[in-house]
Amino acid sequence: MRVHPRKLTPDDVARTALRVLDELGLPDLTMRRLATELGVQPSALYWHFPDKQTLLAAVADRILPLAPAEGNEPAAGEDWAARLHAEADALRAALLAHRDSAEVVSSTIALGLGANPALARLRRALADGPFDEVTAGRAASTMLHLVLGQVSLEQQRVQYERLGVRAAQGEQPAPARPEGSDAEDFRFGVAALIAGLRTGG
Amino acid sequence: MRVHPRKLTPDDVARTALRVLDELGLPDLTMRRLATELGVQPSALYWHFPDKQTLLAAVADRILPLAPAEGNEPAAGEDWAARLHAEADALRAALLAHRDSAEVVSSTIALGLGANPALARLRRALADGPFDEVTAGRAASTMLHLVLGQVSLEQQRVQYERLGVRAAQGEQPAPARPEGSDAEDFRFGVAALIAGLRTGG
DNA sequence: ACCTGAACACCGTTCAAGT
DNA sequence: ACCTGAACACCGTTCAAGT
Repeated sequence: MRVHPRKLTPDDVARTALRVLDELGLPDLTMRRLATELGVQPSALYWHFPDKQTLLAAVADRILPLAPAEGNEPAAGEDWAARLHAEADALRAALLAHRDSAEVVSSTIALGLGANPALARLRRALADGPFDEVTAGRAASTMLHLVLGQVSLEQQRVQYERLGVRAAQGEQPAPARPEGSDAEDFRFGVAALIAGLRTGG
Repeated sequence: MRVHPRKLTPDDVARTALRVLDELGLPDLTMRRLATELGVQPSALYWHFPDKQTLLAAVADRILPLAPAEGNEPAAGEDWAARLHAEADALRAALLAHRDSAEVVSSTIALGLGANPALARLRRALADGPFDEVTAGRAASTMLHLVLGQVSLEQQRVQYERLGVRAAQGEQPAPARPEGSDAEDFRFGVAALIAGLRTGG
């Protein structure tokens, strides 16, 4: 709810959408809610974006910027495997910074919208390796699926715990996963794929 | 639209839902549409299922049965790597048999619903390998993400082409992917992951 | 037990009209 | 150019009431 709504830019809309996403989650990120938050009528949003999916693609591009996250840049001079691992870690970190981000990014990719900077960065890391273009593309795509799937599960668990124990009847309260398991699961998958790429390269 | 709607079972509902999914796609699989198809009021569905997500979980369990698909059973006596590859192929085949299936299964998994028989089958294949339980679980989960991500992309392309070229302005008409590329992409990712698991085991 | 009828509380999107 | 006002065509879900 802006107090003095001077003028709206697409950037304002996307930025506020990302804030609403963090505060309320994807199911409550509706065009009407977003409009209210911007102090504007829902129909006003359609002057800046053709539809909701395109708006979500802009949000996805904010979640995964083209440049690596601060402190997560892969050091130059490292080999492709180390760089690829660093990029995967950076991707996970960028996703974990926002609620329901994996779902937003996945659906954007599934619809073929957005710049898909994640794929571009993974491919850049692979460019140093002994792969032809087709293979590098396949490897990047495989890694992206792995990252999105893993983070998606991770974020689902958070949301699950947010709903409370809700142990109705004989339902077990929680899988009781030890601290850091998600990070270890992630590391395992990434390492396995990279090891496989190494043998195939 | 049933003509003689004797009595409705949850099975009838799920089966019809799967048919509607194939014919109209996930966006048009609404409770109202499904009710119409069954010759019943929308509210009637809520006697058989508590909500739409649970119904979709039942649909997901129909798409991925607990037993391997006919002709895709991994031969006994093969090593774990061959079995795992066979299970991955069977999973892909089962998914490709129904429209928007990857999205249905993914969302069901993301919500922690359904029996998730896919994961169980992948774990069974890994049971023959040199992995402890935790590692086998991680490997299965990684493979599942890979399969779902790849098939999701594949199904998106089909739907894309279904919408026609729609080359408005300077949009490229189609990525012009050669026949069988999707299968090769899939094979590459699966083989790479298995190779990595082999080195790590 | 199984389903109808009718409502509740929403959605995304369009479009003439205002400024 | 940018936004309002009002509508259109839907959703999922609930719940009293019927049989």
